[in-house]
Amino acid sequence: MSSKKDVIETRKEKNQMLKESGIALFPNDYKVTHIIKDIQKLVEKESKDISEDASYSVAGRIMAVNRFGKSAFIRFRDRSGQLQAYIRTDKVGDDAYALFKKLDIGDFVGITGGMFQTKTGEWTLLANSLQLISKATRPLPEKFHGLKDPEKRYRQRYLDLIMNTDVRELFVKRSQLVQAIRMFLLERDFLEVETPMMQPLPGGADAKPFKTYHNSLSMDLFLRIAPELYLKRLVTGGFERVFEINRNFRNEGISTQHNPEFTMLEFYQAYATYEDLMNLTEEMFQSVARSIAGSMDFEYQGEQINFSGSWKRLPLLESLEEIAGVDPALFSKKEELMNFALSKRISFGTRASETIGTGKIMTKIFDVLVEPKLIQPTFITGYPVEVSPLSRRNKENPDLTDRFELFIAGREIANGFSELNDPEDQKGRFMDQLKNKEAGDETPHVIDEDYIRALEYGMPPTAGEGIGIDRLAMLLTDSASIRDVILFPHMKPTDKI
RNA sequence: GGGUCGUUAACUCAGUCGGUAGAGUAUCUCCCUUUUAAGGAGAGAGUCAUUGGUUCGAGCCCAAUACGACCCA
Repeated sequence: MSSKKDVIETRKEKNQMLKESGIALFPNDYKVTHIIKDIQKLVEKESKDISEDASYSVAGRIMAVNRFGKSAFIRFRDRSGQLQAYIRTDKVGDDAYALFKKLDIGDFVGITGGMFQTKTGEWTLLANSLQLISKATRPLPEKFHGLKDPEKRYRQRYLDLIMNTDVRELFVKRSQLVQAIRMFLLERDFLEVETPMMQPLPGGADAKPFKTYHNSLSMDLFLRIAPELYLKRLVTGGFERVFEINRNFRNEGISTQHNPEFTMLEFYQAYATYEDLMNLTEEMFQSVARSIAGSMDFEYQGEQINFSGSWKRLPLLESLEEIAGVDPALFSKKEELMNFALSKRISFGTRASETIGTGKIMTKIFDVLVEPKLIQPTFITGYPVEVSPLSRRNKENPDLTDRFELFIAGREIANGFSELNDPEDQKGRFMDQLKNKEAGDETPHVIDEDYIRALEYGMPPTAGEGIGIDRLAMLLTDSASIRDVILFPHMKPTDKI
């Protein structure tokens, strides 16, 4: 080969040569009879079917090659595992061996043969025949160090999945986690539904939406920030137990905890209270941890987390007193509470002093001083009405709501409450929210009148909850960054690759 | 938004005091029928992220930009 050619050029030339000699580079007629795991199971069971004379047809990607003169070992992989194969000229014939010599790591091959044990006892597929199934033009990253550069791993996730089996396993786990949650809810008579991702009015959360435009309707639409208001319409419609696992979109910062699109579980149960949901949440997390992590006890970023038993439930105000050291006498005094916050270097927006109330100040203090300390699963209960526009008021203290948030490893994982089903109260809360909206923000300054109307038809008392699936996946896979549990995390475009 | 760090061969990384670039793997040629990070002999491969500046001379010093990682708000 001549001097100044890169690997890809060399391979393209080789591909051309193969084509000209009548070898299909991308055929689609290879019939697989066994996946690698099937064969490995037979070996484990010491099945008498396992023999050198048997005939298994297995397909996979070549991951490594050790060539000798007239024979070679290769390791190849399918979705179920990795297997070694031994290719010998005297078995496959001169033509097939000549073809084999032209193959590269990364190519897909189909190998038919029986099983034998090497000197070291490794069960190995002895090729009777071998054929090219799909040619790789680009070389895979080096086998020993693999692909490490995080930017490349996220941008070219397919390579990450090929090279890093732990990444592959992580995403299998994530998939199983979603499936376990789905089963948990289905077993409890919940109905899985899908509600609009594109909404004329983005509601159900306090977040900046993405805006888009529908041409033939000539109207703005917003990618949903939450499915909440639609799911509760369904409860009104008679679906007393519903859930949805789907994407939400929030037009905010990107960090190790935030991706612009993220997966949320929301579920609603009529005739239940937020207390029922705390019990249900414990059960759900314990059942999921058992099936995914295999234990109630697992490590997250160096902290030992334990899901077993029933979890601590602590009213927000008590947590402020006990953990943040706020004098309860300040709870009703806005000025003094604000000064306490400022003394802890907690800052608020510029318009804050006019629009903010004690509820918001307390919640902010909680976020900074209490939240990071809640390592073991903890339900914080009794959130101020001011920060809970969709929650039912507490019977004894109407300034607080029947709401909880669940914290694990210093992060919010779930948010649930008894739903506000009084249309008058709801309308008033929406009006208050509207007053406090920042001027010039992109969100429409309109109340979701149809949601109020739905409540006016009567919604049964209901409790609802949202659980961040990405964060749960991070917890159960010990991942430091949300990008590690999202297959294609958002990245800025670049021409670097 | 602010700070710190990173960007050198296809991959993983070195690169001293500023003196025109180096390893392993991969690739190419050859030897090798039980290897497993196989081995042996040889060869080729670089817009040092980009742009500008300082300098006789920049991968290295300075500035800006892009992308990324981490921390902070």
